[in-house]
Amino acid sequence: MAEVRVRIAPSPSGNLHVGTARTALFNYLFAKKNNGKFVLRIEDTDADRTSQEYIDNIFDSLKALGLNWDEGPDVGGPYGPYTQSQRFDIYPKYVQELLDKGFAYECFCTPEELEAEKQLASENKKPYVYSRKCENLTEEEKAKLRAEGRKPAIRFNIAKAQRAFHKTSMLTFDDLVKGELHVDTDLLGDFVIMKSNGAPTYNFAVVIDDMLMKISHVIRGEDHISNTFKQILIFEALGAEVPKFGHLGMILAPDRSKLSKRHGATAVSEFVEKGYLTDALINFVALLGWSPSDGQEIKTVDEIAKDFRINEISSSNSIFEYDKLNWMNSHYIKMLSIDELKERLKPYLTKYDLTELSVAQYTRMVEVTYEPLTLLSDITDAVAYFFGEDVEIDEKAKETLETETSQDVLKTFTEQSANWEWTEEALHEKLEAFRGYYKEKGIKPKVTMWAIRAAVTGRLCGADMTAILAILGKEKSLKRIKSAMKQTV
RNA sequence: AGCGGCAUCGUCUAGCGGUUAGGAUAGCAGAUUCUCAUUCUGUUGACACGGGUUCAACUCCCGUUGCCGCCGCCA
Repeated sequence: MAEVRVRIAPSPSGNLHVGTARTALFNYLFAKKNNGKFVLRIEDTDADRTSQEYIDNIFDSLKALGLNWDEGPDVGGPYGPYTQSQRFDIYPKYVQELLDKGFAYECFCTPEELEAEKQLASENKKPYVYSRKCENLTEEEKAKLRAEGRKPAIRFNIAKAQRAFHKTSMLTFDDLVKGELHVDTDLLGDFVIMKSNGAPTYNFAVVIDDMLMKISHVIRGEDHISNTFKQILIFEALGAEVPKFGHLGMILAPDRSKLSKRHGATAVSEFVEKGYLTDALINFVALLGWSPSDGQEIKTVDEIAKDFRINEISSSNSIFEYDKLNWMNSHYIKMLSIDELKERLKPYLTKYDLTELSVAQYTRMVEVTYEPLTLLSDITDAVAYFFGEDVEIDEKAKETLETETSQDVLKTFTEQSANWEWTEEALHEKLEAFRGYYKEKGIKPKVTMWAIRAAVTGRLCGADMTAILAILGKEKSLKRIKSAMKQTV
């Protein structure tokens, strides 16, 4: 069997989309599973919409997700270049071949004429198919049109190609994930393969590139199914081997529409900025359409690759819901070591002066705050009270501090704690006794601690109170408590 | 409009003619904890509809409905 070669071919007209990331993942998995090669090709034939910034984003995102490519624009490979705009000189040869074989023809129709055809079709509620009025132009007519200054586009002659290789107008292929797919090619219009400006169109460039790069399996979104029929015909017209195709269901937003900006993040880099771990993101996205045979959903890409069978991918669309992604992200955060956490949390702590804490204090702070995080960025708010001299007191904490009980607790606390040893271990015991003292007076431990918590952190919920006091130190803790007492008197 | 695809708990899915229709997540309830959360335990919840085929259909076939996609000198 020939070598398995798959590719991901993003168009750099935006940052790497999660949908593209999933397509890339399935290609990568398929390559891994079959000891094949994973190729990255940048499809930038439309110069107006592409930018270097997007290309960099695509590279960075793919790398961050761990989807490393064997051949691509940066690493090269035997079938380069891997950037379509650098391949413009190789397409005309194949256009000419099609022209010579009679599978393509020049079309001199103006945009206005084409627009009129479309208009007419929609008025008659008929599907638009190109009229093919340029198919049989004589040399004389062409010369006349050329003399008028008209530059022809090249169209592919579908009927001719179909007739040359198939008995009827029905074209069929066996999709790797969806099974047999067919279409009546008579319903397809002769599409442009080379624009009048000499640039190849997507449908043509893809075929030439896939052919030259010896791509064996094309795995992509199901929005390409109708293109597939056109592309198969070009492969056949060129006498090239037709690759196998596999079409994945789409990823939809919760409202079942296409996942777009208004639903929140769409680019991998946006998810990362929000505090999602790429390991969690890729794991989550793998579960959209694929499911593990052992029921164990938390898996690395390499583990998934071992268990991956393309024909077992679900052929339906799936909805991108944050619930499970969030759960998975918090799960991945918990799997991180404290040392890793300390580093990865730093970007979200820039608004604080980290030098206020010693290394030991910082470590302990991370230890007592990371567990409930859903996003790495949640740390920003979660540790607010560890920094600065004073704290902002929120509404509920304020209410709590205003009670007589709270004021009494704080008063007693300042008196008793004056000679306490201020280590976490010691504080743990002292506080337990302190709670016990109030419990005998009929005050719930919860309420006792709320007073202290409200005074020291300005909130009613947060990390382990003993640890907070220890990290903050005696001086700062008591200062905050005293100020809470003054404010409310 | 036409053509193509898809259809199991809210969501992601397992199931491949005979199952108490399983898991995950979310939800709910309880336990643990100084609080919120975490963690643990329990629990609600689904085969879109109508015809066939068959001793037997979630599973196979047809139709209906719904949803998605495609019909560019965009990719």
